[in-house]
Amino acid sequence: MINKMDKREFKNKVYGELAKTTKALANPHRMEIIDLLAQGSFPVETIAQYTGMSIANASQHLQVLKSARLVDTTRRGNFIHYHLANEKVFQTWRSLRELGIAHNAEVEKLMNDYRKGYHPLEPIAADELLKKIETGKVVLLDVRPEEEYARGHIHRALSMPIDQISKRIKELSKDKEIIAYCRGPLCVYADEAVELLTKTGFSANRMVEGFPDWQAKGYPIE
Amino acid sequence: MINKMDKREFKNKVYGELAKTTKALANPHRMEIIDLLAQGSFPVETIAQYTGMSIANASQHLQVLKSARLVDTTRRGNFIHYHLANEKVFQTWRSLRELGIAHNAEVEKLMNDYRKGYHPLEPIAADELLKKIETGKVVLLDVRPEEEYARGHIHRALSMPIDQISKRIKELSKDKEIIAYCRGPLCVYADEAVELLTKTGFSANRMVEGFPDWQAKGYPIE
DNA sequence: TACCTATTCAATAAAATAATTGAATACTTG
DNA sequence: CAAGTATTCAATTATTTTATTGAATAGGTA
Repeated sequence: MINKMDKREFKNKVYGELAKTTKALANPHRMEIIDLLAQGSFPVETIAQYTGMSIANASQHLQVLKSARLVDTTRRGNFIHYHLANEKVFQTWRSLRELGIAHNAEVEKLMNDYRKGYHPLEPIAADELLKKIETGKVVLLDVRPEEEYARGHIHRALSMPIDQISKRIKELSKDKEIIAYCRGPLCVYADEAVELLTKTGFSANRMVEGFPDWQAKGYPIE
Repeated sequence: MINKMDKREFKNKVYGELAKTTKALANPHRMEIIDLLAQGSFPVETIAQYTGMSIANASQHLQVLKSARLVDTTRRGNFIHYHLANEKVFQTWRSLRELGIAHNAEVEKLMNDYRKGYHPLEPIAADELLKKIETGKVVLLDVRPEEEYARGHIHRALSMPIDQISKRIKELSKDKEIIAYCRGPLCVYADEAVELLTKTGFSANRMVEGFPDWQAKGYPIE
């Protein structure tokens, strides 16, 4: 029962602080960074390249995320690697992503239109895929960069990074349906893979979600 | 396989749209509004009063939320009532709230300091309370405005709005421990109630969460 | 220790967001 | 249909956020 803070002042401060954390998330570049960091840790240069930003700009956005404690750093040799501060950050990003997709008709339209530029199929959801795997008639293809596959991947998935598929396509059999997956629903590597595969006569489709989502659902990984 | 959109352009647009939705949330006033609307629907004037804003200002913020499709309106007689667009909005708000509390030391400190101005007890969590209820030695007190109690409340809770407690305190028995709850972890009615009750010799504490959180957990309601 | 390179900082200009006020609008109700 | 009232709009100013550039820093490596 010490000195009572004014009620309005208390609320202004609390909601103000909560808004600060949310503001750190509320930027297109920073959202793309969070989405990338859901795969693991990366140095500034990689992040800048992948998101199409200048290094200084990427660094600045990373500082914003860091001071909001959403990401953290680890030094490895000459490089500083950024990674999500913890699981809760990823959960919240998922929540915002789902909310955005559900509430913003424009997002859904963009996703559909873009995908249809590559293949006409409706992507398959993680839980459907899980059932399908049990039938044994599916091959899972992880088309992310090799290094990300190495950090963790779906149980029994084959690694075939998007920029190697055309060369290595003969390794695949046409007897089974191929399901490609990548980083997440906003990642387009899997769509590019599906286009390449169907063009070559394979029966292929993509999974909506990515590896981090699969993992978050508690489905089998390696 | 129609006209392919440029990959970078696609990403800029998608993350841009997602950020728009998030930006609609990323404001102290709007967060407080969302938190209030988690209780049900309210007209602009009530929202303005509760959040300490001018009506015009509140209306403006409500428009922002509405065009992001986070809230929706229903007309009742002369009044336009605002309510959350759906469950997902509340889920996302919870996610952001938890993230903020966990990552922003300032928020936790504010909450602790404020609470200690009223009573020294650590509030009890919903799941602990659920267990305690089974022992039968607890009385639950809903200290929100009567109308909100009427819309829905915890199973067997008594309604005693904060501004009536001092008059009606004799209705309560000192044989049982009293647990007060209100709108949520950032709502302070329950703290005020606990202060009043302990001063009068009752054994009382607050629940951390509020009714909407209790409901979201699937615990028994009426 | 000195160099090298990844990363951050600082300063500026441009763009977006917020609060405030008073006027305008759009319903309902009588 | 008229009147009254809840709500929204519009315009202005203040504040915050963002991109860009080049310089500074800091840590590892030789």
